[in-house]
Amino acid sequence: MENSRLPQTFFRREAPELARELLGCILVRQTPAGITKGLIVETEAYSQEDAASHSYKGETARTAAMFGPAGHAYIYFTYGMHYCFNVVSGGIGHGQGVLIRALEPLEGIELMKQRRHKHDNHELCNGPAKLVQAMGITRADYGKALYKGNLYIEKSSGNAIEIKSGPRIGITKAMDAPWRFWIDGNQHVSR
DNA sequence: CTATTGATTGAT
DNA sequence: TCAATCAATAGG
Repeated sequence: MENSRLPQTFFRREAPELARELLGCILVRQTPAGITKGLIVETEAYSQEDAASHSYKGETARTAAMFGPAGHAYIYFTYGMHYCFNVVSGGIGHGQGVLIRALEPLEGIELMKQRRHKHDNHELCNGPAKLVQAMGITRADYGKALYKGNLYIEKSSGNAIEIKSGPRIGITKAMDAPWRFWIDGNQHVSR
């Protein structure tokens, strides 16, 4: 039985706000091999006016999903070996999204360990390309809607969390923008 | 700290 | 066609 899946309307807001709202929500992946769930503990916002964003120079074949409707998946391949997962935010044509940087594993942990070839819980989802691997997300999920289908997000449990923010990681431009958000004190944040 | 690895992009 | 860049990770 499925808990409350977030509807498309939830994602229709500006990236920094959505990045905050997604903290404490649960990313869910259903596959024939089993279900995996993780609490979202770290995010980063990217917008079109932002020099560090893939959408900064306008829409390209690679970034098309960022300019599409909110609540869909933008997945990019980088460094010749890693995929990362974003949730598209804002309106159609806006070119923005929220990078999911880290999860706290909740369910399907054995499956995550198999996919990651790791046995330490803290090494399963504490980085953007790591959680993609642990959740079994692939290029085939590019552009897919998260408000339907087998990859989706459940609403926050409502537990009180303290949110911190700071500069984003791994970028070489707009390093002053404090658009990385994380749950204070959570042990699964990437660093 | 370094090596890895190849798609994407914009300039020749 | 070519070269630079890259929202990262694993292993010393």
